Amino acid sequence: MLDRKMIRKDPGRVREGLKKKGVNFDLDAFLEMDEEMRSLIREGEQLKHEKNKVSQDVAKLKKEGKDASEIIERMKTVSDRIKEIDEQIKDISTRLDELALKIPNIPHDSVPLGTSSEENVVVRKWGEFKELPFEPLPHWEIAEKLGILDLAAGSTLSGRGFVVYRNDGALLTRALINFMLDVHREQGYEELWVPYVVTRDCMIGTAQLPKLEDDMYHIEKDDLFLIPTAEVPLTNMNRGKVLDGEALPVKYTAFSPCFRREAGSYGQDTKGLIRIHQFNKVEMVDFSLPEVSYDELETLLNDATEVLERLEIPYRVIELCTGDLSFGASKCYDIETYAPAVDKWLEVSSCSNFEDFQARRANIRFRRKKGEKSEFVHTLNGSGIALPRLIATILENNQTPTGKVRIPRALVSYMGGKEYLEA
RNA sequence: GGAGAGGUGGCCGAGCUGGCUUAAGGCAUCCGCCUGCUAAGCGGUUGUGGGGGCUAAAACUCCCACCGAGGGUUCGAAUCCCUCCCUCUCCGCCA
Repeated sequence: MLDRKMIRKDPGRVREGLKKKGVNFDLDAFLEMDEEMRSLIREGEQLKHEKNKVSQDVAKLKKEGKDASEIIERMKTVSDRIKEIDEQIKDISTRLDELALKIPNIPHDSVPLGTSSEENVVVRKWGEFKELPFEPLPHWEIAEKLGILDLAAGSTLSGRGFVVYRNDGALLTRALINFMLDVHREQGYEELWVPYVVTRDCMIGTAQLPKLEDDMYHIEKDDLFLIPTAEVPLTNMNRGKVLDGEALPVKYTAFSPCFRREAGSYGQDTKGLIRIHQFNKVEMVDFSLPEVSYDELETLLNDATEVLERLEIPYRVIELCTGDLSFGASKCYDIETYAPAVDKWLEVSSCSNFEDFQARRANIRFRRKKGEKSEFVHTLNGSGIALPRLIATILENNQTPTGKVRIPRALVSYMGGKEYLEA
């Protein structure tokens, strides 16, 4: 959510942001409604002021045993008018709030201009993918051969897009989660274990709602949502709180499964682990002082890439252009690894700065010093790292001609000393 | 799920037979005074959101709203009525 006063004062900036993100929004209608509401507020408050004054007079008169019926009669119409105005304000304010939730965050000035992912910029590369001296198998074939993935069982249990990991596949998942959480603890994140269903307010707070409702699994009976990422519970941990400025940055990490309906992507990436409805991910969230949040974004990005480097997995970092930025983000880096058999770069992490956009929605503040005014924090988050695509990369890049898969050295101790996945 | 108790300002806690409460009192906070220093004592200060005025912007100032949330009764609601939410205690069910 953007600052209402800022929108009023500097609509040009908002308009430019909308244009950069390629979002259609009738800002003029919004501003008109806003003006209408404020004029109603002015009128209503004037009448309330009168009401308050006269009420005291009535009390005085009654106390003195005098008659106040004339004033009372007159105030009846004033009260009715107040009620009328309040109703109008409420109506217009609800509509205004709904609209305000649909205004996207403004991209940071440093973000490259562009209208689609075509114009994203590669900012960094690490390591090199060695070309395999044989025709690589796609990860789902390797996995089925090794008996570590059971796609059929997944669809029997839950339908297409759900998978079952078996044996060393399950162990590999567990190992990766433990490894990543250990890395992030070292980096100074507090590890949390969070609920996987959250309230509507949480989803609005981190800006998944209202825009992405169709993409979310919704439990109607309780109006709860399955989380699409641990970002939601982690960021909402501090919803409605005023944090101690001296304690910032506050950093959390957690593992969670992530649930996404992937509405509108039917037919894409249907095979293997690339796009599934429930996947595992370790997430990092950072509550930062506004003036250093872009430094924190770089730190967060490095905290994510460190996981890949320790696993000896080459990657590249993409800076998203304005048109490819998500609704709430001001700036965002994607981290991608390459899978040779599917011949695709796979997004395994996304690290974003939301500035105060989520903080306003979720009302997360901080105070620099006692007695000072509270300000909104900046929130950032990044995956560190999403598992299925990482597993796909490991399987496809580390496969051997004999059908085995080499386990990254850093993971061996987490795999009970095992150095290879083999049938 | 059932029964009971309760939700008041940063915290504790009165008010709850509707109008001298524009929320008492205490603690804490910050400022000042006072004592070699500290403690104690004395005086003052202290929230959030919104609208307007003055500003380059603030400071400042005026006003409105906020006693869990939402509705209702009334000229007037923390106080009366209804609905919902949450917390605590007990019971039931359950890994």
